[in-house]
Amino acid sequence: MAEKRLTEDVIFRTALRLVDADGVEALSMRKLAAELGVNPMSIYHHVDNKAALLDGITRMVTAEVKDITVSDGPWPDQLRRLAYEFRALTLTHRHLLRYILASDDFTQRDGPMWRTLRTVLRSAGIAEAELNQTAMVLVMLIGGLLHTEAEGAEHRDDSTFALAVELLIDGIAART
Amino acid sequence: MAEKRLTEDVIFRTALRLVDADGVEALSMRKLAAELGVNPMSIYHHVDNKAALLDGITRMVTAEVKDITVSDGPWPDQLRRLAYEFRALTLTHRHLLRYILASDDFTQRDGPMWRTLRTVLRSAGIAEAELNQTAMVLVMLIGGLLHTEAEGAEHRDDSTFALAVELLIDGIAART
DNA sequence: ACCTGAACACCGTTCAAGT
DNA sequence: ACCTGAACACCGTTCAAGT
Repeated sequence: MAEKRLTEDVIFRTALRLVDADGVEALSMRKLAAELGVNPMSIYHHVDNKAALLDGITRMVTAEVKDITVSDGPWPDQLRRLAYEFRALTLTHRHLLRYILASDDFTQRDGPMWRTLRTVLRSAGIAEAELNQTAMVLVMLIGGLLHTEAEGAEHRDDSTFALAVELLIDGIAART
Repeated sequence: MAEKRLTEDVIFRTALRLVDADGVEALSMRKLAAELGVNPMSIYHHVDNKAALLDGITRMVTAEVKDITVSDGPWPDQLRRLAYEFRALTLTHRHLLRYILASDDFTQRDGPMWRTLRTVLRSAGIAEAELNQTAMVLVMLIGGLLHTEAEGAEHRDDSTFALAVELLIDGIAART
């Protein structure tokens, strides 16, 4: 299609577009090459293999989350904000959620998202010793719910998500 | 390997064993046939295709959950019981969780698991109108957490799961 | 340095032919 | 009725050869 010079950037962006549209399952190196108007093997000159390709587009997406900040205000509002921000991200890249949850940014606990989350939980009154584990639990619960939501299109429902967030906020409030 | 007559049952059981060991990704019709000591095409005489095969082994597993009952006692104990039972199931069939969560038994709301869950939530004091949605939220949250746990081997941790369950119980208690 | 065609080892699945 | 070999249309990836 585009007859420009092949770069890692255009490869990643095209791959992300294909994945967002039809899922990781439907992405093949050969289809991606066809979409780029290029020989399938040319891609290997810029990307090691398919795993590296998926890794690259996952990194592109998680980079967007890096600068999530929460405004001042009561901690439930802040937590709600984080949850809805997370959901917005997963709705535009729903087929990639599996990889996002498994990526370093989410497993490693020293990223910017974790720092903000810990700050919010601290102001909610969670004890310093339980901070990390509570943050982990919240990410796994919300991330997991979003994954189930993303997988089966039939149970994507705003009010169900809202109830989940409020239930978690109540749970946090009860533990302090 | 086994030189007996080929049946749907032995196909499903062998496939489940392979999936539990190496994951759905690693299962192929041809490998399954080799494991059965049979021509790859013989399988198609008993199973429509790979999708039907996965559907079949998922049904085998969800059938085990059908007769989950909770003994009398305080609702938090009952809810804890359900959660830990669910977790035990996913630990032995962790590669199948994606399919379990997407299966009819979990999306349809009239299965035996949903009935027990609703009973427990009713005795917790949840209003009749919110019963279905609260049950859905709990299954999605816990199922999702288990999925994240199953996917990345590194964050499988008993005390993290325990904290998640207690947090949800507190959340339910606060909403009544 | 970048691209490419042919080739290899895999897939799922169909179909005509065997017993 | 059950099984099978050959074949088709796909994969990811390697490698030698081209510009």
